[in-house]
Parts: sequence; C-alpha cells; structure tokens
Amino acid sequence: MPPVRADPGSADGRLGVTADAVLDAALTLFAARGYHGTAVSQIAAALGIRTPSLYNHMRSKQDLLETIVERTLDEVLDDFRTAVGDLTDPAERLRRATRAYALRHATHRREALVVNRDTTSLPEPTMTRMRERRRDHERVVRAVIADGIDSGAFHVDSPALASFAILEMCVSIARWFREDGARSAEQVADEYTDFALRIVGFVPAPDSTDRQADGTGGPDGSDR
Amino acid sequence: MPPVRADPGSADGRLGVTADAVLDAALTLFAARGYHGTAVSQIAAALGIRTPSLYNHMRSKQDLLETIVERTLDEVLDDFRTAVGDLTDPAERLRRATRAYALRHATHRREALVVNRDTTSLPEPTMTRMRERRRDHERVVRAVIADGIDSGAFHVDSPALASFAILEMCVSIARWFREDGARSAEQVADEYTDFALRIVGFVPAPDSTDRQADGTGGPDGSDR
DNA sequence: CCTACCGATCGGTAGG
DNA sequence: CCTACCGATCGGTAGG
Repeated sequence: MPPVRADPGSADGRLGVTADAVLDAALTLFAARGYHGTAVSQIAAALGIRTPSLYNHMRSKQDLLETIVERTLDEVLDDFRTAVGDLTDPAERLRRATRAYALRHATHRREALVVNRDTTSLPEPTMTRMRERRRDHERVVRAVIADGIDSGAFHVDSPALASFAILEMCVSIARWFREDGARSAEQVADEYTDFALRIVGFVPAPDSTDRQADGTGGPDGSDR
Repeated sequence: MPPVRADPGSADGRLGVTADAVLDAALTLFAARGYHGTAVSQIAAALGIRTPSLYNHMRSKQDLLETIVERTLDEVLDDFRTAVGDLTDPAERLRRATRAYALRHATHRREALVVNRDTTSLPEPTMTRMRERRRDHERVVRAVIADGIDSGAFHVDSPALASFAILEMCVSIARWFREDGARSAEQVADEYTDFALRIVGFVPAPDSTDRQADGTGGPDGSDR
C-alpha cells in the first residue's frame, strides 16, 4: 500500500523523502536560482531521487511555489499580531512590529527571497490573494504610524512612505544577512528597529505636555 | 519596404527594429516576468517580428541581460560621482547620494528590478564584476557615513548597517513607485533623503551658515 | 526580415 | 521508489 501522506516511518527502515523535504529543497533552489530558473529535476537531484518520484510528494512545481508563498505570508501576519499584541502605544507597536519583521527576514532568508522575487510566477487566484495580504500588512503598519503622528509621538510627512521605507528596509535584510556574519539576527533587528523609529521622527515624550517638534529631525543617539 | 535605419525620434511609422529597441523590449519583459520567465519569442512578439529576426540585433538572450546590468551599474556609479561632486560635508554628500539613488530607482524601475532579481542568472565573469561594483557603491556610502560620525554630524552605531538600510530602502522604491501615483519621483526622492539623514542620526551644526537652514531633517511638512 | 528546422530540456504521466 | 516516455517549448542556426 503506497503511503499517500508523508509517513516518516517506512516499513524497511529506509527513510523516504517527505513532502516537507521536497518543499525545503525547492525553497533552497528557488531562493538561489529563482522559480523559473529551477528545474524540477534539480529538486529531485538535491533529494537524491529521480524526477518522477518527486510527484509522490507534490502536485506540481507551481503548487510548491504557492505553498511556500502562502505559508510564509500567513506567518508574517501571525508574527505581527503576536508582536504587537494588545499594546496601544504607537512607538511600542512600531518597535515590536519592526523587530519581528526584521528578525523574520534575517532568519527566513530563503522564504523572503522567493516571496519577493517569484510572486509574478504565481497563478492568478493565489497572486491576488498574496497581494492583498501584503497590502494588509503594509496598511496596519501605516496605521500605527498615523496613530503616532496623531498622538504627537511621531513626526513624519507621509505615513505611507514611511511604512514602505521601513518594511522594505527590513525585507532587504534577507539579501545580505549571513548567519556567520559579524552581527546576530537579533542585533540586526534591534538596529533596524532604531532606524524605523528614527524614520518616523519618534521623540520620546518627556512628560504629559505635547512638545512641539523643533524641526531638526529630533532623534539623535539618545533614543537608542 | 520599411527603412532599415530610421531616426529614433520619428516613432510613429513602421520602422525597422534596432538593437536599442530589442534591449528595451527585453528590459520590459525581464522586469515583468524575470529573465528565465521570459522567452526570446516573447521579445520578438513585443517587437512584431519573428524570433530568428531578433538575432540580427542581438548576440544572445544572455547577452541582453549582461548589457542591461552592466549599463545600469555604470550609470549608478556615474550618478553617485555627479551627485556628490567634490563636496566635503558628509551630510551634504549623503543627501546628494541618497537623492540621486532614490530618484534613479523611481525613474528606472525596470532596470532596478532586473538588476536586483536576475543577477543570479548572469554568467560568471560578469556576475563577479557586477558584485564588485555594487560593493564599491555600498562602501563609498558607508565611508560618507563614517566621515559624518567622525565629524560629529551623524550619530549611528553601525555605518555598515546604516548604509545597507539606506541603499536598500531606495532600491525598493522601484517595487512600488508608479508614475501616475500620488507623488512625483522628486517628492519621493526628497522624502527618502530625509529618511536617510534620520537613519544616520544627523543633527545640523547649530552655528553653521549653510544655505540649508534646518529644513533638511525637518519632520514637518511646512516646506512641502 | 522570413520559413524551416535543430538538439536539448522542460514539467509531467504511465505503469509498475 | 524506478524506467520509459510524452508533447511542448526552449534558445538558436541555416539559408535565403
């Protein structure tokens, strides 16, 4: 009886390839060479099997991409909700949201590269859904920034441009971060969080009175 | 019989395809679908000719990519040198460098998308050269930031992280900017320049007689 | 600029 | 998990 679902415990003790292993190999190759630049035969070779055997663990090459993208975007939104929780202070919300996003892009580089490069290769129902999710994420961040402006904590012209800049700056971490580099993922995330607060012109409230911005770009090293 | 060679300015009539036209069509398609996602036949179709005719104007598909990437990176370095000129003030140098880079990514979106997505598809002599050029650009920006820190104008922990953040933030403009959007390329470039100065913790010297006054890092929208 | 055509490789299926 | 094999398409060439 052929195992339809991934069952790691094969009868003869020889560990077969699982659906997750296929997904992981595809993720590595898609990230390195792009979706269209990766042949199904390369995924099979990475797993030490022949191409047709791959189809015992996946539906199609396209389905691999869809699964990777959807799974990743779900996790990003989960990250955001977990990070900001029920906090109300805009600065703290932005801090947590940025930190989680930056951290994710340092620790899930492959996923980030695939999502940001190969979305144009997605079939149509998925592509629209994916765009909506990215837009949702951008909007909640933008709303946090707008809240901060309203409360007088942030001083920036355009919440939209600020949210674009902050989010894309974090995304780009996936392009250069190395696990064996000079800085840990946490250190990078912390620094990028500072950058985010500077971009929105965060000035910690000294006390209750809303102080007028002095117009010189407020943040210096003191808010680190 | 269509003219083999024609004035590029008279674009209305049916003209013979030129090498530049092939490059431009390839640029559009590579940007939209990626290098491996674009078939040579699609480039030909975009120009209204058959695939084999394309080879009167190009050497190979790969050569198109190489030409696009090398040309673009040359222009980026030219941009930088032209923008900063012989200025010495770190803030002014960073301002000009950021503005030029941001502006380029708003006005040359296709080139930016191709360079940032399809570099892994470059053949080896070109790929290394291209990486070196990008690294050179990053280093000069990093040096500007380090200078600003030394002179006391900038206050930021890591010049390297700050330069990554600033450059990649500008690169990402190519992903969302629309010519018919709410802001002009110049407006976006100006805002991103402000973001860059905030990221490095720029505080204008109080006794400076620079023509810039304090509007540079100003978070208020009074001058916009 | 075209028609005719090439070998190679693509993603995927048949059938064990 | 395999061998055998499919039609489609790929980038590119021959030869006008």
